[in-house]
Amino acid sequence: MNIRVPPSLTGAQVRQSFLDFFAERGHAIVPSASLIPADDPTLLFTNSGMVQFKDVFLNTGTRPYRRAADSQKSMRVAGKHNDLDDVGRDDTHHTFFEMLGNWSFGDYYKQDAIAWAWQLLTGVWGLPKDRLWATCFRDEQGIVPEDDEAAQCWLQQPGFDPQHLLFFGRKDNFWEMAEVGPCGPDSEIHLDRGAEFCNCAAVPGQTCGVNSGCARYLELWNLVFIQYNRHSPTSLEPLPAKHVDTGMGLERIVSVLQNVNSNYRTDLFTPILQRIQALAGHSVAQREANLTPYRVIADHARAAAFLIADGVIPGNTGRNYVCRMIIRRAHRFGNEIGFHEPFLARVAAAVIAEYSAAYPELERQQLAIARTLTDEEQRFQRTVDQGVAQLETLMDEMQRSSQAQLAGARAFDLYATYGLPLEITRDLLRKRNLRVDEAGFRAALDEHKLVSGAGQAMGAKDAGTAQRYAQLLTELQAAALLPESGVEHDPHGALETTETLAAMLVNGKQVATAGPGTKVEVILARTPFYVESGGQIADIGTIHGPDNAWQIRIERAQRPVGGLIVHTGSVASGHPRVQDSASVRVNAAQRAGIACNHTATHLLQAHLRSLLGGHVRQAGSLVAADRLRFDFSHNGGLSAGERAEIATGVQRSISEALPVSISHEARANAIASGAMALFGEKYGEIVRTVRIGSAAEPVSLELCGGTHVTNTSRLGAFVIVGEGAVAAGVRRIEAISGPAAIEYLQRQAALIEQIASQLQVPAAGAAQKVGELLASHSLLQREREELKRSALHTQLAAARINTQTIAGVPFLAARLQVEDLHNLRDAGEWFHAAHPSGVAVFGSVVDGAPGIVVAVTQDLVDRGLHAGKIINTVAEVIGGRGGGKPTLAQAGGKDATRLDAALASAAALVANLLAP
RNA sequence: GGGGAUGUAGCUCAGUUGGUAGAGCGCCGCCUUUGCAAGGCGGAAGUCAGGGGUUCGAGCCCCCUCAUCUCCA
Repeated sequence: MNIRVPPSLTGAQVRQSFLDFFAERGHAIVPSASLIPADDPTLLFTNSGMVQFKDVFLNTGTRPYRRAADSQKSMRVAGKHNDLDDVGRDDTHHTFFEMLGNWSFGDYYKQDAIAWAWQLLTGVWGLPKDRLWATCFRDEQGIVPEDDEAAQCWLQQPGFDPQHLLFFGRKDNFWEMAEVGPCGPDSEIHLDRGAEFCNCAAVPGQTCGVNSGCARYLELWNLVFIQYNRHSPTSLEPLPAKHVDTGMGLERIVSVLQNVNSNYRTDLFTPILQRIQALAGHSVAQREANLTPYRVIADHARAAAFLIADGVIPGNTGRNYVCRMIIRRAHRFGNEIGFHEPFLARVAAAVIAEYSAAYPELERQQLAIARTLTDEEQRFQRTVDQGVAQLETLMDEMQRSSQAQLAGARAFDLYATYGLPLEITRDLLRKRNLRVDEAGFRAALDEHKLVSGAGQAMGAKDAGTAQRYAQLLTELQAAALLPESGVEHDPHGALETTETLAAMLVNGKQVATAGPGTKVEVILARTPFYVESGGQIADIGTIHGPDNAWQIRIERAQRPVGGLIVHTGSVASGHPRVQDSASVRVNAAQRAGIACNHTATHLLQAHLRSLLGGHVRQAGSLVAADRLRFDFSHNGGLSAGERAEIATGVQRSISEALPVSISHEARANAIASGAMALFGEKYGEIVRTVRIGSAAEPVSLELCGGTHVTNTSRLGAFVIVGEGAVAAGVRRIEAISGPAAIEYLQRQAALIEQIASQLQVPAAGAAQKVGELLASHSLLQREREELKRSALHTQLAAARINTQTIAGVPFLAARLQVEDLHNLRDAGEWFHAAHPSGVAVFGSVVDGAPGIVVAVTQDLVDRGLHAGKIINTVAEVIGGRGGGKPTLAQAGGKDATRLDAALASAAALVANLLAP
């Protein structure tokens, strides 16, 4: 059957027509948020359209619009319905996908949402009305009211078949954000694609229908109606402002509209598949014969390109790890169809070409994408090579001992420790007619998961704390202690203001007053304190009462939830009281240092990019008053020359006294004019830009909410104090600027002066002088060693007069003067040089402790002597123990006064041992 | 956050139940050769990642830290 649709609607057109449709209905068209969730440390990736609006639903944030539509970049890699391992094996699973959505924030509700969905699907896109089904919520537990409202809306749609209205329970048709919080019923739209799409003919007794799991019935669109706030499993409270949150997977709707049976046969994917085919030099038949590798590579190359564009670098933790796994999996499947060199960058080029119109960040980051992919593929190749070498030795052993099966635990060890994927292990074994115990491998993997998972999952933040602050915010707003929009925040205005102490917390509990020494959290209706953000640390400062009656020293300012700012500090004197008038003062010196370092950070990034290339991107940053730390993506260390060039570049920008100007403009304009945006940072519609240099050709242009100096000349100096690696592909530069840098330079100069004066040379000659001293030092040391050795030789020569002959064997026991017991061993060797057959027992006292060495030549060892045994008997005399090889043994003891006695005892012992 | 592996000369790596730190490549010098490639002889080069402990004695055993690789979440 063919679903009749307007011909040749491309994927891009579907996306655009969705946005146009809702724009015509008064929706703000919002750009996709980053794949890195801005304010949600519990979430690895943005996995649906609602992530960027979560704060609106939680009532901790607002937007200048009440209805919006977007196409949201989303990633799902691990979860109930999606496993990385499934992606590419069928036609529907993806890692990266696009989610179309329209939103109402307390504006329109079910009536409009359902009517528009119906109009778009049937009117604009021409889907047949008799093939569409709708589901609504009916609580199987009979507790939450049935969603009659939505059901009635459906029945009113022109041409909607009342028989196609179905009810489902909590699993399918009730949406909850978490255990508590906003929730509500949802309504899904399903499409019956026709009997030929059925994939459960083989399942006995199967009745195909909506939610039956049959591919014939496709869920197209989910309309969520947020109308309750859940306080507990049993308590549900209606929300005053009801919201609409809808989601429709772009790949799926395009596959329907282009009437193909696979997402990979839509034009969202065909250009990528064709690129792979061209690179592989395959025919169409070869491509069709290798569908799984093609789908894996296409999906993963697309996902990786988007991830990298959003600033995710392959690594070994968190989202970085996911990025790596995706790249490596794609590369591995590439090997299967004949790619042996890095090739993903060229596949990604097709992704960039196809998607840049909708997602311009891809084009902006194309250098970074290509370079990151290729680097990671090369790294993977090295890892595999090392793992294969390990496997080769294992296989040799197996063949020597005629083993046909590699233990699962060994295969897992190769995987977990050396990163060699099971598939490669399996293939190499097969080439030698061997196999691997895959069940054993999986058992070991499960075991490993258990052991690893025992630790606390990364990034799991205490949700309870956020909840408590949200509660506090609501209370303070209700009591009119804080404005409706939350704490007013102006870190760019005056550093001193007068406020009223709105609330105070001690140990998380509200208090009316607090005494000296108490650690408190202070809340004001307005604050000039900069809140820790974008790497810039929070301000410090003071808050004090009228006539200095009390004083609180503030160490930090944080935003635990949107709308609330908490100043953390301790009471320095007096008894501050809630409702007291308060003078708020930000520490100006600290702020000035921060401003220097923040402007310096922007300059540093600009010069890094211009010297090293566009792939350099911020991967982390710390701006403090006394230093700055800048992490960025770059492979390989910086040469001394590069380091110097960057430092002089920044210094030049300082000398040029460039103006630093702040302006506010529409986000789209700012990005279009090339402003650097920080990844994972959330920006409003109007963004603040920091421009260094002229308006036409700025040295640096970044979106940034931080504090800066007004002119680069204020920095005075800039010094790189450290450079190193923080992770594979990420470098870190530590630097200082402003007064701290000048002070640093002066200290360095003073230090050099001091060194030069100690060396009694001019500063310029210090380095050469040190070189000379080092050379002469090592010469002296060598000479000293020589002297020691010759002194020892002399001692030994003198001692050798006392050499006895015991049972025909030369024997010498002597006390020598050495600085290190090791020298006694040298003496032993010299003795042997003079007596190719003989026994030497040398003793000495070093640092008050006696030590003995016994040396026996090999021929005497053959006759039954053993230096280790001799020495243990001898060492008893000095209260010690020892041991060693048959030819050489060493012992230490405690009683230095008995050393001579010990040496004297050796002769009798050896005589005894040599006696027949 | 947790599990595993690795860290020894400039590079790649050996190093036995704990007993005087090694090889290959590279480097320097000399020899051989018309020259090159190569060969011969000799030489320099080490905080055995760092710190602590056990021991008469630690590259090796134990604890901690750091770095790199890797897997799981």
